Amino acid sequence: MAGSKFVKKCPECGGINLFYHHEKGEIICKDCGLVVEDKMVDFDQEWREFDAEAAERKRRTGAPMSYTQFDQGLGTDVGRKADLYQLGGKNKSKYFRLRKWQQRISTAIERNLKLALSELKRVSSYLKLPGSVEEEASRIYTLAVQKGLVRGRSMESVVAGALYAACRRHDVPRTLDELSEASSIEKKEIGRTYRFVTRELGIKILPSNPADYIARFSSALRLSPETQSRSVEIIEKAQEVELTSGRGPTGIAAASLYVAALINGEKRTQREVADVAGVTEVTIRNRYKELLEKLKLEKEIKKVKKKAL
DNA sequence: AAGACGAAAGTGGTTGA
DNA sequence: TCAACAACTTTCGTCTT
Repeated sequence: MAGSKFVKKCPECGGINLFYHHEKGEIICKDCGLVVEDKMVDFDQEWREFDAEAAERKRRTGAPMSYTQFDQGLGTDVGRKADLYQLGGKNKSKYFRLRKWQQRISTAIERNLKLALSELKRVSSYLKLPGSVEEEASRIYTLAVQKGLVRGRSMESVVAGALYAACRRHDVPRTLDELSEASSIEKKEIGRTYRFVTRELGIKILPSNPADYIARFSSALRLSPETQSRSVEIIEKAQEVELTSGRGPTGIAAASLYVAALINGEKRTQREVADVAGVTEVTIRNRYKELLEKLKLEKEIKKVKKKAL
């Protein structure tokens, strides 16, 4: 049954010039070069589970073994050619049998997972993410594959989404911009898949705390530890006055860092802070204005100004 | 001349009828 | 499903240092 059905259109470019590559076991679109689908992975079901009945059916059936077996990307390979020299005739045929098996089992899913996890590793090390986050992200990605959530979107974007989610869960947030730069996937796309994947997998993620960004931003701006802790204080105060809910955490982090730097006489321009935080000057100004109004920081700033004279 | 400020119009996502 | 809405951005002109 697997492979009995071919997709008719390339989901990427809509082209119909699809052909089946036997050795690779992949369907490839001649128009855009996209690997469209593997013959072993044919759900003729919508990837979204709109309807609960369909979802039930799918779940009861359970995922094929091959989905779960290869999760860590560490599956053992039956040896390569070099090993052959040491094998006698009997063993040789055994070797070929095993290899054939392996090739059967090695659907593109496994290949995909291996590829995906190595991509994940690459991005994660580029961003210097801790191992725990990387692991979490791998887990999320694997789950996503098992649920068939990758269908219709690129592997890379799902990897990026999984990483973003993992970062959030471990309170080491990276901005979408950073993820975007590391993975060369558009910000929008990452956000989309991130939302989709977390929703489908029922992963709950708390809104990230602006204070979690401070350390990174402040070191990027070469600000003193005093300024850093001052800005965390400001954020805490702001949270008490409910200035933070509904606002983008990066904007708040940026503004508080800007104010803190101002007060501690380490002034940075709005542009500098804005660039580091990945927001615009306008956003900083808005948050900044609110901070001054609600937290009566004017005095402190005036003090600094007097000193400067 | 550079930085800060703010108004106005546009974007993408959420929410509620 | 669609329109209103909030947050944020882009762009641009003006004021301040």
